[in-house]
Amino acid sequence: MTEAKYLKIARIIQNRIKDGTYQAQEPLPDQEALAQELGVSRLTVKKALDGLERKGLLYKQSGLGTFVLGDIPIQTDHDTSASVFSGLQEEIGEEKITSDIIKFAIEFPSEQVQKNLRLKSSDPVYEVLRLRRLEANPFVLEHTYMPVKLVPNLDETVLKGSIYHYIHHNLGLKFGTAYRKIRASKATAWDKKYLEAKQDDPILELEQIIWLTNGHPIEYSTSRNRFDTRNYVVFQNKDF
Amino acid sequence: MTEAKYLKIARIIQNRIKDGTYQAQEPLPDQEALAQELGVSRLTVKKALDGLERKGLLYKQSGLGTFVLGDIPIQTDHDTSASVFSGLQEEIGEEKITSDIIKFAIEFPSEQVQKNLRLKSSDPVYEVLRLRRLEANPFVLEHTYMPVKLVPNLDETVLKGSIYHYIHHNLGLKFGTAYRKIRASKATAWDKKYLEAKQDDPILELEQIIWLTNGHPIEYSTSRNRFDTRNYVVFQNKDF
DNA sequence: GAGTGGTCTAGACCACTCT
DNA sequence: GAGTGGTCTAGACCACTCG
Repeated sequence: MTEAKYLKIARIIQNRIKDGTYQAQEPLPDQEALAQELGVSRLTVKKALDGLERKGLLYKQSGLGTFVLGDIPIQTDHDTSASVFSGLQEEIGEEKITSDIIKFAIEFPSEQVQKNLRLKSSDPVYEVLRLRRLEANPFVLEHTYMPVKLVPNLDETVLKGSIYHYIHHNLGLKFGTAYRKIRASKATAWDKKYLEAKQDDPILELEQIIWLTNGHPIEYSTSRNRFDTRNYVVFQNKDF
Repeated sequence: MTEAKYLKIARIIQNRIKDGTYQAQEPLPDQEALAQELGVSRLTVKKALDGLERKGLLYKQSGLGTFVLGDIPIQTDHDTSASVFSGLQEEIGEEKITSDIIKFAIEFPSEQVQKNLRLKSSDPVYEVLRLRRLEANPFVLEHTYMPVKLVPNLDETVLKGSIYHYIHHNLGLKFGTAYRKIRASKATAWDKKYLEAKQDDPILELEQIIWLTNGHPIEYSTSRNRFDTRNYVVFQNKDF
């Protein structure tokens, strides 16, 4: 499987934005010129630009041109994209993340879990509660349910590292879709115990369902962070 | 300006999903068949399906077909999409939303606001603090900065209603891009006063910059909700 | 092998913006 | 009018999944 041309083109253009070949607020060469230079059709260039536009690197104005958006002032390294699949280890770095396994069980699913993972009451699920540490400090409390039939042979070795990595590289499955709900909530007893939250520390909670590319729900989980350790970021561009 | 064909096709397909013509987990007709039936090229059908896929209505599997994702169990009417531009009135209903104007001033921007709105220190900005009520109950405290030069003649009449509506329909400007940061935080004196938050009620905060389609930043704002009145939702599908 | 979606092309025409 | 991006077509070939 060779990489699609439009992805290559997108990477080239992205690099040119990063290295300053194309400056913020300045127009790129027009699509036809890029197509000629890069030896592809104009549509392929447009497809690359469409993707970069959705990612927030540039914007287009019909009749005018394509422009580099430039730096986003409120963006920081600290920001977690709310629309990315990579696990914590991939996102922050394998070395920095460790996991305490608080609970690891196989059970029959509750009605809520049945509904969220589209399971029968007789389909077993894993229940995993992990405290994930960032450079040894408590960071996020993850409570995860996964269907056993989709994730065979889960064990403590996997849980100590990255479930995400196991699912992708060992099982060869791909995440396709996610629905995530973000809210603030009060600290529970668990939050106080594991996240070292104080009584009145707000918690930032993310509840999500993740589907594989084949449409099967593979994960229902809740992640809780102390309010002062994380935020989520959403980038929007175009509705369609 | 006539509507693009792929948008019409998308709406047709979306309606068929909604009315049950295409059932959850079931495949749609293949792209060629849809193209024939609807009298467009296959690429136009694909473009429509791509959009519906990004919106989370369906998923495609190369070699297999296009399938309806079906209901999302954790989704509720209450959910606010974190990737939508419409103002509160458009989203929830004009009748239900009222606004108390707590502060409305024209001033020179602080350094932070200069940076976020890409302004010089001599470019005046509006500062608007509004408590927006949902059926008379305090709902969200919005603190907004906008460049005067982009939004002329803002007045209390506009602020009582929808700034969003004014910008779009009266000024003819279009929002293009938004960067939003969501976090939990502790209640401030303002939150207690206006949102009727208790001392230990968490606050769900959204900080954002919005750009017009021409690349100009038009709004820097912060919205605060009491934790029990709102959540934000992010739907993810495909990275590119 | 048959059927599906994914990519890519060349060419055409349209809509928009500025001069 | 000139230059830009947006849409659309017909046709081709590829990659993937299943029998």
